[in-house]
Amino acid sequence: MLKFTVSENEIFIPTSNEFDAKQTLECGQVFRFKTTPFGYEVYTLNHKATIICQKSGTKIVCDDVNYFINYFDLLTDYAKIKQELRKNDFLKKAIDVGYGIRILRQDPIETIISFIISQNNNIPRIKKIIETICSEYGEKLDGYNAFPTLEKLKTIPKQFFTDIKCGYRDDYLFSSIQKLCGGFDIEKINKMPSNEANKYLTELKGVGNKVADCILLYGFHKTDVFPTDTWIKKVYNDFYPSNKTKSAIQIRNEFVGLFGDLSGFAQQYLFYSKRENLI
DNA sequence: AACCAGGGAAGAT
DNA sequence: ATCTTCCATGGT
Repeated sequence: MLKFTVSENEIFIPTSNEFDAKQTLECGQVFRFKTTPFGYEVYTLNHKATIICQKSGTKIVCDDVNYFINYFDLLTDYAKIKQELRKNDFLKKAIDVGYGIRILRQDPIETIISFIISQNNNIPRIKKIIETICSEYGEKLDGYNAFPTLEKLKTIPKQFFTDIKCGYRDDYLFSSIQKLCGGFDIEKINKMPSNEANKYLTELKGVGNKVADCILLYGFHKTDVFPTDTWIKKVYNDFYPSNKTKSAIQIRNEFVGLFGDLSGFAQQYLFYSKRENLI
């Protein structure tokens, strides 16, 4: 279990193989952060945290420590999860590479919007688009802008998304926001089994199987899903060389069958280590 | 079934 | 320096 200390405006995590800021922020699950000379600035909904990486440990300076204890999932026992996953031989190396990953508990609406933008897109552009949406429509706070509330998102014209270079996702965003404002019961997702929730999420335009899995894992902390993108496909083909190319959905289901409730964690270790070219 | 939609990073030449 | 590929979904 991760050890950390808390004061009024700071969480201090002594150096540990259960937490690493870089690995956690750069494993593809989150876009609203930037690097600084000392670490990172992280923005989520209407909160901001300054991450200071030191030899002795990581400082998370913020206005609401409880919010970020939850956000960084500090109360979950990752040592236990990793121990269980290590039983799979081909996960060992990936866990050695991404040992300090945590799965962030992000806001559902922010996650839905972010991952509709993320589809068929690259990270610098995704970050820029989300930033622009926040700076134009998010509440102005101390040195940054909040992610817009759903009520505020509803007022954004489709043309705005076109203008800020969302490409053909402009219509996906506009249409999904309208649906989220009426005719879509986001609360229902917590009560649904993941497969059912995945299907339900695809009723939103621009949300397919992969994006739905991302939303479930990052926005609802449903860990029995396995977002399967091009990097995961590469990992799969490395492990199981074959002349048969399997579809993303086949690979996804195979991995979920293998890792069960720990699928989401396994996906993060594999994705990160492959992206870093260390597997 | 196959292809295109808009955009820009990243790899290839 | 310029060309090509890549990316996840929905629609034709």
